[in-house]
Amino acid sequence: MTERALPYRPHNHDACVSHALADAREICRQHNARLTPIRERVLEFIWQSHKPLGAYDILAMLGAEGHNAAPPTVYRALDFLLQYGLVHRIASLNAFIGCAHAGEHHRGAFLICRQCGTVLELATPAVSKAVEDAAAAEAFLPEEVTLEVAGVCPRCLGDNSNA
Amino acid sequence: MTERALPYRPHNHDACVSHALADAREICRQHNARLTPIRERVLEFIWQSHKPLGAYDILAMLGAEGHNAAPPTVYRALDFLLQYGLVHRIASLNAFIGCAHAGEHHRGAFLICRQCGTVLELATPAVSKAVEDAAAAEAFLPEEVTLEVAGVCPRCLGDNSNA
DNA sequence: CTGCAAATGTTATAATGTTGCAAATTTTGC
DNA sequence: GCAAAATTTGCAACATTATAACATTTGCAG
Repeated sequence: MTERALPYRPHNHDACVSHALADAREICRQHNARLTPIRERVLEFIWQSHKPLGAYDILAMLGAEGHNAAPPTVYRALDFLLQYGLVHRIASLNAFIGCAHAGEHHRGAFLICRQCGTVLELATPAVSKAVEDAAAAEAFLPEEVTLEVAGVCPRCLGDNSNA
Repeated sequence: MTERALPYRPHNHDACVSHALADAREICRQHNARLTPIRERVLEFIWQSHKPLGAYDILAMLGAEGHNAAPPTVYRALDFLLQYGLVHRIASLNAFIGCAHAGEHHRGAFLICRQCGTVLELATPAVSKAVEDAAAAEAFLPEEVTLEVAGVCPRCLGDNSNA
């Protein structure tokens, strides 16, 4: 799984997408899971930007290219991608974003810019540790952590010409 | 704002509710905000257990006592209660829970039991600090933090007779 | 090629949340 | 007090997000 550029900085985004797709193919191969055309296309849509995409946005994008899909098609593809850790669901936005650390067995934390919509996924051992300690202090067994920080990204803080 | 018992342990829950209501009245008084009958009733419903309540659950409860309300009534009451920090929204459940630290200016973190549904709100300086540090490391300005941990609570871990 | 399992298509519907405007109520300025 | 203004509530319609149920197609193993 290759290292990628920060979404805030200008970067060759096509490379992001192709890395993500290559990683996804590899992960699915390892698990004997089928990255079918629909699933791959949905993943590609999600990776087209660093902004999360709603299920119905994806539905519309499929529709725009002639594939007249219904909601279950999209949700099933998303379920598959979630299952193999290829995308994350952002609960506070009801939207989905490509996983920047696919296959790495991590707890994602997300920095969500309210101005430009860009989401940065962090791998945060320190935060995870703090969360686990807090849970342990209550004798609580944590299974899934939802950690989403809404705020303003450095790019929008700096210049005011937000995308 | 008075200290309260842990939801996991048996406790006089009526006391929880009356404390919460008393605190709410005081907070509203301080802010010149009107805790109208509907708002107070909604808060009371939410505090009837330590399990989060959906907006439409509240709607049904209002209906059950003869108040034939429509969704906006409930959502407006919830918006009000959220605004003054009297309830929290659990994004991963689309549900609402009474704030255990009303008026304390905190970032809530929630331990959500998948078996019994009970939610414990933590005041977690260590976790908040870790989150803020992680955001700062990316030059990100955090404004709102959603931190929800799904898992199994100590009571459900211990005995298997979950409520 | 046949039969099974997985994936997709299709229709309908459930669950959650919002908009916009009218009516009622409360507050405020006089 | 009383009228104007602001806030709150009622109400109807609608928008968005997600799932259920069942039919059909596709991929694959034997």
